[in-house]
Amino acid sequence: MASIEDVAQRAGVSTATVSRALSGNGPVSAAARLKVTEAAAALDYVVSSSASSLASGRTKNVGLMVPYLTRWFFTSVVEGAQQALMRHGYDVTLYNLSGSVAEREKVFDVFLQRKRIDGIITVSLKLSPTEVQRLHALDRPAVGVGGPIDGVRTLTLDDDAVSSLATGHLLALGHTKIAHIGGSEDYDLEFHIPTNRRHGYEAALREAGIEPRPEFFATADFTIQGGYHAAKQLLGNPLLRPTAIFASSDEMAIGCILAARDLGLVVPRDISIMGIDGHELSEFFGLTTVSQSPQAQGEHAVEILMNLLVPGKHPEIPENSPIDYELIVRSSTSRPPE
Amino acid sequence: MASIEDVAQRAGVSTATVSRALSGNGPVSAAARLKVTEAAAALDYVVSSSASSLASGRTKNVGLMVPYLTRWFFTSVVEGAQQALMRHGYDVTLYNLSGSVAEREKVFDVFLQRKRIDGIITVSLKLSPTEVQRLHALDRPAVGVGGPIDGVRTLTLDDDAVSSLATGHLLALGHTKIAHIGGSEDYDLEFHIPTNRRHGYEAALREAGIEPRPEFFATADFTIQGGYHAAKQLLGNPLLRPTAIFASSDEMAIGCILAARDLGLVVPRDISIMGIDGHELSEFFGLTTVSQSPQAQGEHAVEILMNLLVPGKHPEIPENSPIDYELIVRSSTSRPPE
DNA sequence: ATGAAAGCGCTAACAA
DNA sequence: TTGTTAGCGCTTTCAT
Repeated sequence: MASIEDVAQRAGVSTATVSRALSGNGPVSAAARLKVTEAAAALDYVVSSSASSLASGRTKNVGLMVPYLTRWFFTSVVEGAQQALMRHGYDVTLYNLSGSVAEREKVFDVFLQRKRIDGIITVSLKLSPTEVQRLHALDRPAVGVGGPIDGVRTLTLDDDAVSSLATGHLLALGHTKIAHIGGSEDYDLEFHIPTNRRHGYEAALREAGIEPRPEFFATADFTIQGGYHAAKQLLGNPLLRPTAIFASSDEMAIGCILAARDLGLVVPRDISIMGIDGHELSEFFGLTTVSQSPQAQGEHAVEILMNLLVPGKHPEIPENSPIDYELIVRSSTSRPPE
Repeated sequence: MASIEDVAQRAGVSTATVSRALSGNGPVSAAARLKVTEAAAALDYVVSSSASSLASGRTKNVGLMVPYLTRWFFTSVVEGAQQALMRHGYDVTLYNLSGSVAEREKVFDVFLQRKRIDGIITVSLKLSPTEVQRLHALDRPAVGVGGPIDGVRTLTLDDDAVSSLATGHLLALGHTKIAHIGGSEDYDLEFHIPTNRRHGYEAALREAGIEPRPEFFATADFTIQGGYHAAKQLLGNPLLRPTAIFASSDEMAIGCILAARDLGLVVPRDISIMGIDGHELSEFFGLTTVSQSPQAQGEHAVEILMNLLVPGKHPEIPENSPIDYELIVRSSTSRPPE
C-alpha cells in the first residue's frame, strides 16, 4: 500500500504538493499536478481516509439513517442518496433503527458520535427531543427526507395537496362515495408517514359539497396485507359500498385491488382504486397513483447536504423544501357504475 | 467534544490508561477502569474513529456490497448483517453496484481502497478477475453470501438440493406435468442468482421417471411481472397445460398466481404453484415455498467475518458453508385435478 | 499496572 | 507555487 510519501518521492515533490494536487485544495502548477497524478496512478495510491480525516476534520462520508430497510420507500431513498453521494466522492454509512430501543440509543450515543461522518440524512424519522439534541451535538449538517425535525432542513411532501389531488381525481370522474384508507395512529407515532393525508381527502370532499362519512374511513399499516383486509371491510357490505377507494400508499392500494378481485368485483368497473407513491409494482397492477419519486428525494437531499458542507457558503436553503409529485392515471380508476 | 486527554485528566490517569480501559486491550486495575469509565461517561466521551483507526489500523467498520438495494433479498441480507454488526460495535459502509460501469469501477479502485473498512461482505455478486484481485489487494477478510468467489469464504445455497426438494414436493402430490420458471441466462452473468436451479428440477423429474419437456421450461427476471408473463405463456395453451409450476423465486411465483387468476384458473385446484425464497409476501399469497432466510444469512456472514477479524485465531472455517432452507407448505399446492 | 513518548499518514499554516 | 513542519487524537511499545 503506497503512502503519500511514496508518491511524493516518485513525483519528485513534497508530500504537501501531493496532497494539494490530489485534493484540489491549494495552488499547484500544471507540471507538478501531472507528475503527481502520474505517480499516484502508477502506485495505485489512494489516500487513507482515517489519516486524511484526522488531519482535516473531513471524512468524505455521510450517514444515512432509516427506520427500516425492508420497505420499498426507504430503500429507494437510500439508493438515490447513495448514488448521488458516490458521484460526489462520498462513502455512505448506514444507520438502521429497526432494532431494539437499546440499539437505537446506541446509534445516537455511540455510533453517531465517533466522528465518522461529515453530515447526515434522515429518512421518515421522528426523533425524540433527546435524539434531536444528540443530532445537533454532532455539529454537522443534517437533512431530513420527510419531516419535519426541529432545526433540520427537511424535504417534505405536501400531504394535504397530494391527497386533495387524489380525491379530486376521483371526484372529477363522478365519484361521490369515496372511501379512504389511512395510516393508523400508533404507526404515526414512530415515523413521519402521515396519517394526516386524511385532511386533504376530507377537505376535497367538503369542497365538493360532500360530507365525509366515518364508515368510509379505515386504517391500515401501509402494507399490501393491511390494505387487503381494510378493503375487505369497506367493500364487504353491499348496501354501504363505496364506488372508489383512495389509499394512502400504493402497497395498500394493491391490497385493495386484490381484495376487490377476491370479492368478485371488477376494477375499475365496479370499484375505482388509487394510491400514493409510485411504487415499482403500481404499473404492473395498472394502479392510478400520485407518484413521488423516493430516488429523486434521496438525490435532492444529497444536493442540499453538499451545499451545506461547503464551508464559506451560507446557503439560502429554506427550512423545508417541497417534494415533487405527479398524478399518474392508469386503469384502476374510471367513472363510477351506471 | 471531549478528547481522550480530557478524560485522562478528569480520571487522574494517563491517556494510555484511558485507551486501555476503554478498549479492553492491555491490563488495567479495577480502580483505574472505574475512574476512567466514570469520567468518560461524565464527559460523553466517544473515541474518534479516525484517530483510533490511524493509530491502530482497525476501523470498526465493515463494508457491505450489494448489486442492488431495491430487491427484497438483498435488502434483507443487508438488514440482517447490519444488525449483527451493530451488536459487535461495527459501523456499516454500504457499497451499491447498481450504478454505471464507471461507478462500479470507482467502487473497487477508490472507495474500497481508502482503508475505511476492516472487512467486507459481498452479496450475490459475481466479480470479474480484476475485481477479485482488487478485493484481495485490500488484504482484509471477505465473506460472500451467495457464492462462490475465488479465494473468498462464501455462504452458498445448495440450489440442486433446493430445487429437487421443491420438485419432489410436487411429484409427491402426484403431479407429472410440472413446469419450471428459471432465471434467464444473461441475468446469471451478472449475479449469483442461479439459473442452475434447473438442474435439480430436471434431476428430480428424471429420478421419478419423467423426461423434462422443453415446452415446460420458461425464463424470467425474478420479478412479479416476469413471472406473470412467463406463466401466461405456460398456461395459455389448454392442450399443453402443466398442472404445476415451480418458479425459481417467490416473486415470480406470485406473478404466476396472479396470471393463473387472470386466466380463470383456481389455485391450487387447477394449478399448483410454488417458489423459492420465503419472501415477505409469500404468506399473504398462501404460497408454498422453500424458504431461505436472507436475514439469517447476513447474520451468519457477520459471525464468520468477526472470527476472521480476530488476529491470533486461525479459523477453521471451510471455504463454503451451506445455507439452511426449509420447505413451507401453504395453500398454493395440492393434488393435481381429477 | 501504569506513564512517557513515538508514531499512524495525512493536511494546513507558515515561510520562502 | 512550493517545501517545512507542527499537529490531528489516538494506540502501543518500552520503561518503570
